Amino acid sequence: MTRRTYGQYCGLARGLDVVGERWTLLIVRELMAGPRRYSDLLDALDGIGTSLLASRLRQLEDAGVLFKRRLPKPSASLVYQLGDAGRELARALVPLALWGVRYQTNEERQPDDTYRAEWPLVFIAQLIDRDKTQDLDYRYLFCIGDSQALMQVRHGEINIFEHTSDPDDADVTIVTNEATVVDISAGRLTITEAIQDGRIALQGNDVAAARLVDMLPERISLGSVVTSAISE
Amino acid sequence: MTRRTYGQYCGLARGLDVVGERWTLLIVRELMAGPRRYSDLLDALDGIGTSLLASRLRQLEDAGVLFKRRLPKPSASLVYQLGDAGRELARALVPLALWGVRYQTNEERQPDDTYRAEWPLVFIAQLIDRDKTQDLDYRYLFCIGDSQALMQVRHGEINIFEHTSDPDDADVTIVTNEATVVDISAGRLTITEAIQDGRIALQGNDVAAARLVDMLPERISLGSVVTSAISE
DNA sequence: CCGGATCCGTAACGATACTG
DNA sequence: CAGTATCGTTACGGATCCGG
Repeated sequence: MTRRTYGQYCGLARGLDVVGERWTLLIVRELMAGPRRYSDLLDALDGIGTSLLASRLRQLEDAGVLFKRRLPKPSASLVYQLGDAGRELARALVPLALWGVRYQTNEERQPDDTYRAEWPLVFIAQLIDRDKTQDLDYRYLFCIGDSQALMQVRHGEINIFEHTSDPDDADVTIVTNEATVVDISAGRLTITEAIQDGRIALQGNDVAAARLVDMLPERISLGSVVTSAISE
Repeated sequence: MTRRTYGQYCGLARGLDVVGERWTLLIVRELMAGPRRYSDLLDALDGIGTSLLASRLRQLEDAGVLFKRRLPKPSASLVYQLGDAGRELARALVPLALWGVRYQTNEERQPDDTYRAEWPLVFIAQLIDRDKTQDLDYRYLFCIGDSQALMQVRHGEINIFEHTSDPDDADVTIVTNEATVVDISAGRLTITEAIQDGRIALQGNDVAAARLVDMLPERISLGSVVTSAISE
């Protein structure tokens, strides 16, 4: 009857009571890209049951992680959006996602694994220096293997869209592949190196492209993201 | 029969495939304090089934998060210990644990919730500046409410023990309560303020006590732990 | 006593069907 | 589009048992 909890007065245990069940953190990951509808989530999270998604969304709303909102007039659709607690959780998830990158080797990649360019992008977007994006308004189209996603950087706000409808009004197109993104996320490769090696190709507005490289950290790694690193 | 995975080529999803199941991260938390025996874990993780613990330990060993080791002669007991991947995971868990602290309010604390001084200490220990502990060899006894734990800081290595057997050979005794630790972990209170307000009492070697305050961050908060904070 | 394995009832999840 | 209802399957929890 009652929800299963660990019954421990501990920050980690309490956090896991809230977001530790199956699918919950992946729902949060989806919302890190921006507000999403119920059917968007159902589509992105292949294998989740529709009733389980509804149940998880209710739990997350009760916990104050997200809230439900109706979009302004023309669309008027119902979307789920991260609140303050949800955005803080998003930041806390970056180290965990970077840790998990170690298990993203090509060998253990199953042939039927799904891939979306939005997935690495939402974590990389968390690493963008917001101070450098206050005066910007650019749209970056990322083509990672077969998947595309559009990252819109506007006045310090970042949204990521699945690239479907809109025409090619992106300022810069970034063409690369999954393995390169994994190598960069694992800290084995810098963005500059990847560009020099031709593993990333940039096309379009040169100024916008330069700003993109500038707003991202030179090298990504767990050690650089979480402070107070253990020396040894 | 095959293990349930998300089937997504994403760092977070892959990470959760490895450590996302029930109890797994709490096992890792226990090992953050130092090597532990099977029965120690069973005792600390109230409610876990004995077969589930064995299964989780096998999964974590297969994933390279921990390894099994037999202690040197006199004791000769079998212990589980974090490996490199496990220690990196430990660092990645700190932000998540600090996020979860927001749900540690006194109102929602159930009367039968268990508490162990080791739980907050393992995360706080991760925030200790290792550069400042290289030349140290001190033992700190933390009394948090009814629970005690001993933190041994030796040449940059930190181990945390349940305070049971050994006599009071601690260099410093720190007396405080659960609420104070939560307030500090949530960033609502600095350690200095807590000492001044009498919410933390320090007894023993004054030099060792001063070094303890010095090796800890002045204020703890998610924002200070994860870099590239979103400004707004 | 330590480190599990086995068994079984219950809770959680997954897939499909159905509804306002 | 945004869910609820139902039902078979898997995972978990508690107890018992077993070998070193």
